[in-house]
Amino acid sequence: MKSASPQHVFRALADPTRRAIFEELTRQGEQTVHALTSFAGVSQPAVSKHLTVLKKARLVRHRRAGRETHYRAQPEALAPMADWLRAYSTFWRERFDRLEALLDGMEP
Amino acid sequence: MKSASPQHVFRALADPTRRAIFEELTRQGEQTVHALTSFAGVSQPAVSKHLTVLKKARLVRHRRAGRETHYRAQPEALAPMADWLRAYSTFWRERFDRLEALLDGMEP
DNA sequence: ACAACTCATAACCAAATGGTGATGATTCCG
DNA sequence: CGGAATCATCACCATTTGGTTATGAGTTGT
Repeated sequence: MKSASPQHVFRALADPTRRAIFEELTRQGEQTVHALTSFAGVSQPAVSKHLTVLKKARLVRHRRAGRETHYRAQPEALAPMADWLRAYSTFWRERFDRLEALLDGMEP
Repeated sequence: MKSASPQHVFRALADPTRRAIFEELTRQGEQTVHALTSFAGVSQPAVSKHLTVLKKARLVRHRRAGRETHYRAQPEALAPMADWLRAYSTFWRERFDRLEALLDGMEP
């Protein structure tokens, strides 16, 4: 499961429409472009373009079925962003350090 | 410690130069605009504009000291992004659930 | 006092971005 | 078969974005 560059992921999720599409796919599961279009409130070409950007970030996969294309979220692709967060948020890191300590066998 | 909107945070961190500035402030601590300018490789006004964006996302704070302005990272402001990640990454959630479980199990 | 320094803001510009309607390739169905 | 449906791509447009240089306000050291 190769990841896209962090830049692609950060960029892709910076747009609210794109984030909404990704959230919808995460919550509701696989959706056609048609369904996503009526959900997103923008034109079908706009949705297709957003899906292309999400695809480049590997945040979604697609599956052709007849004339429909079904998209589904690929949350593992959030890993680069999660890794970045863990590295640069001391706030966040503390919680992980506690986990590490626990797992390592509670060294005094 | 009120947080900015997730949108502000996502937007602010989508730009690589801005992310680099934030990373630098996190790693090296407080820095003047001058220092950040020589680090970032863009003009001083560009740095100032980036800092304004980061400030609106509450990712940095500033402190005036004479003619210098010192900026420092405010990693707690990453919370909206971290919350979002936790909510929409099943991958991530699993690791968290394991942490929660561990902590809860050792509670008595 | 004044020259140098630090920084924010203004004015401007090219490129990227997010949107649109039009079109065409496929696919499905009556 | 032929019309309707689904979707990607094209051509285009307005706005935003990230950068620049110029400038001005405040601060410091000589």
